[in-house]
Amino acid sequence: MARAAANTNTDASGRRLIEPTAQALKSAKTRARLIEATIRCLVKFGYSNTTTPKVAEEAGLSRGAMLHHFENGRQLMQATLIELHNKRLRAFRRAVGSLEHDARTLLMAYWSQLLRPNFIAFQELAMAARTDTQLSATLEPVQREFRERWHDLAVELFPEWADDRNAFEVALAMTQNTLEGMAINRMTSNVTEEAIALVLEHLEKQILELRPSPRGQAG
Amino acid sequence: MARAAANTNTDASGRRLIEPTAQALKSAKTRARLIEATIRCLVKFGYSNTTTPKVAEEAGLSRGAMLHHFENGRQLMQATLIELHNKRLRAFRRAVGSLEHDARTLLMAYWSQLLRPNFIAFQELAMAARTDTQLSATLEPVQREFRERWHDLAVELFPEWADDRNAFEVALAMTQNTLEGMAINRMTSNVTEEAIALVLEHLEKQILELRPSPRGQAG
DNA sequence: GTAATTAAAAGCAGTCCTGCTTGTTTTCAC
DNA sequence: GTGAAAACAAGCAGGACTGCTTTTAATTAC
Repeated sequence: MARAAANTNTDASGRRLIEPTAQALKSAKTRARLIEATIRCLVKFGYSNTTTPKVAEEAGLSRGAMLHHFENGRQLMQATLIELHNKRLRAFRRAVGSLEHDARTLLMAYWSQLLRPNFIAFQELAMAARTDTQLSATLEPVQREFRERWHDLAVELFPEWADDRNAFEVALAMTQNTLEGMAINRMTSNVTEEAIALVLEHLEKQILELRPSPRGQAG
Repeated sequence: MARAAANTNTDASGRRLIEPTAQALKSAKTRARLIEATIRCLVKFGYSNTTTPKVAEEAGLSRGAMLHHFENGRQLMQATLIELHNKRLRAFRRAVGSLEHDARTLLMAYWSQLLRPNFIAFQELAMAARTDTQLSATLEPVQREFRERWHDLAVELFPEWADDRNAFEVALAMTQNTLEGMAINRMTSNVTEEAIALVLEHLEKQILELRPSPRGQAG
């Protein structure tokens, strides 16, 4: 399945040692198209109504082509989960790397990620994983890695916080749980933008208060 | 469907004016059994794997009996959603009515509700409602009413807060979003009990700080 | 150029779910 | 007690999804 997209033959002639092979490129592209189609289906129809024929149609491919790339629906979902995870990590790095390193910016960077369709798709899969051993086995390391990266990122941005470990952990946990809870509530019920703004504002204030000594970059 | 469980005949003899009719009682009992079975299925299998045959089996009834009480699977889910809502309201009243009226108690009362299986079932339905117009139409007034009751309850317990409307709204929104977010994270990923305790503790502190003048019952 | 490998399409069988319809038992009204 | 209605049981047809197998087309290697 995780086939290396390269041609490792003919090391004697040395002409095409690691050749991406037009076919391998095409294959990877089709794979990506299927995963993107799965994400769109998860957002549009929800997990329970996302079926392999729908995904194939959304991708503009035959069901046979799909089964060529993913042996079954489960593998497609697992690959989609991994891809969503990677997207999330990339988006984070991108958002944080190019901005001011204050609490407000980090908070808004996190929040803006939760407004994207990708988060909806991720949440659909996360909920499904609760009662699906296979999906759960894929989700678990993903969640763990994200938590670690999120932790590392915060340490990187606010190194002076490493001292007060307790306050640091509280700030991280509060932020993650509150923002994600609000994002989920927002997509399952009607939450006013006003209420969201109030919570974001208050959350920022709390983070600032939890910081040991805001020297220099207090929002 | 919502048949009145009473016999309003024979007002002359006056013997059985409002008789619950053994059949009506039996019917209501079977209905309740089906709804309870649905909740258990939602917890065990998740929404996408909860099917009408499974519910019927879980309830120990034939599929025909089930279709006699609920014309189709959708009606069963809608009725289950309403019932979960009522359970939640009842549990709240019960928990709050008999306890101390301080921030910690209210917080823990809310949190303990989120640990129950009923919340899992509710969340499964709420997620499904995102892409299901029918379920969404049922969920919307339910969410609205809960928000109102939760608001009223808080006003009742902390009347002095009615003055500082802004702080009040922030405290309510923070509490609801953080607790529910943590509950969902807890069921879809591995959240340590330690992290939960930290957040609960901090949340309580914040609520106390948001109160205008904590006269008497500061935790 | 030819054989082999891979991508993609399409058809097929099996399974399960849904909603309906028919049949049986119990309960209620007179 | 008798007829009507409700509760319950069970079978049936249609549809959809899943996974597999067979075919066709394209690409690569020799």
